[in-house]
Amino acid sequence: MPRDHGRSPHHAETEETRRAILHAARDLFTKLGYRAVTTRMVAEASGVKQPLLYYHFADKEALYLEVQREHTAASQAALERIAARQNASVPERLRDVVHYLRQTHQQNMGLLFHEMRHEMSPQMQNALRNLFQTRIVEPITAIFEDGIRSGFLRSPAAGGISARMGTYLLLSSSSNLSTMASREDETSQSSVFGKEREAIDAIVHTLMYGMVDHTTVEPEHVP
Amino acid sequence: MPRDHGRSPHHAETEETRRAILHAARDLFTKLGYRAVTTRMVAEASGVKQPLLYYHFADKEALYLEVQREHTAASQAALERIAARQNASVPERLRDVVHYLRQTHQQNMGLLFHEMRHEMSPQMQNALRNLFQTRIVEPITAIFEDGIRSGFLRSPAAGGISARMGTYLLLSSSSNLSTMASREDETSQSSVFGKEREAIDAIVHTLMYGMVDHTTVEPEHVP
DNA sequence: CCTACCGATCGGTAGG
DNA sequence: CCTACCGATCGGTAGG
Repeated sequence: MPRDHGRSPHHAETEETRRAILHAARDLFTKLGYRAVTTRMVAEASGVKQPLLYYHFADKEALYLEVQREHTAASQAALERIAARQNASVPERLRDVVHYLRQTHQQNMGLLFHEMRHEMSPQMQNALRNLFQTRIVEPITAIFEDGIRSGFLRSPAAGGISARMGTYLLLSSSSNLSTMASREDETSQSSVFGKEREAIDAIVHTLMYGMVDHTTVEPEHVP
Repeated sequence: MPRDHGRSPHHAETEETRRAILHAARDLFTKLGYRAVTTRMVAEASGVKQPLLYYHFADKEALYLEVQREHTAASQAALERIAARQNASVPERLRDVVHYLRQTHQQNMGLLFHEMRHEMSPQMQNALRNLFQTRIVEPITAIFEDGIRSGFLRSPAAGGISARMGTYLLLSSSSNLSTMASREDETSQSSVFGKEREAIDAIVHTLMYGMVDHTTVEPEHVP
């Protein structure tokens, strides 16, 4: 029986196993990153023997790519729905974007980029870059572009930053959010969930309005 | 001859070798992270055989800790000097902070935190957390506190964010800067150096004044 | 400061 | 879908 790497699921059981592997792999990869996850960890978490992974997927990179394909496809659908809500304000949509990404175990951006550059084959790098760019970055960038077009956000020509840079600032800030939130107050009694919502609101609000107190000093418009 | 792990350098040559190992290790760790650097890579880059590392350092973690001790000590000195420049404005000092961290191969924050949580022993985690907190975070936080005290920045009580959260936003934003800057314009003719300065200015400016266009719409003070 | 080497673990394959 | 196993590489040690 030749290896078809899951392209033609003849048995429903075979496809079920493939789904189990993908599900376990997704949880592990998003929590631990690419390098730290071993094929044996994925096998154990999905209840199969390790060599079976190579019946369903060509190698570890192919498994990772398939995980990312499914993950980013779901994210794209959700992010485009949020971006299209023209009745909601720009900050409201951005807050929902961050909240969605957090809910769905968004990956550590710094770790993701590092591994793309240092642990993956060139083809893999390109494939992942494209997925991330078209399915995550672009839907979010559309929200910032809305804001610039409507005059709510400063245009780059008027000393503002580009919609894409806004997206990267939002993603960078929110990707280390759990680290920040856990340090934010050591004497917390409130739930982690509540703290996280507050932190998301604070990040979006800061990105929109900045930290400067306009009630005391007039903003110095440094270009 | 007992292993003293470099605590009592009897020969000048021995100490020189130790310095070479630390220098090579620092370059590799900051570029590739803890896990991806092998003891054999450090040995080759410093011109010694791999087992010699274990004469100067107890193990890989001890070597990493010593690298971080020296690295953060130098950073602390520089950051405190910048923070103390009361004649410079808050945004000017923050810009110099980011510029300094970039110059001295600042590490990828997302990668650093991930490895602290998942690749290090508990003792190591605590040691690194303390170094990072007291030598990097606190000097930068002092600048934000200056800004809040002087009324330039909104206080947390007035709907602003804490000085520490400002620090984490600054560090998160600047730590993925090279990734952002490289995507920012694909048709660039200008030098990478110039692009990076512009990106740093844009990050600090956004953190201070936000992306909202105050000349068109009055800022909606959402708490 | 080196040669020689260890046990563990990795991604992946053979063969059924 | 499994058992059995591979070559490579890892952090670390023995012994001089």
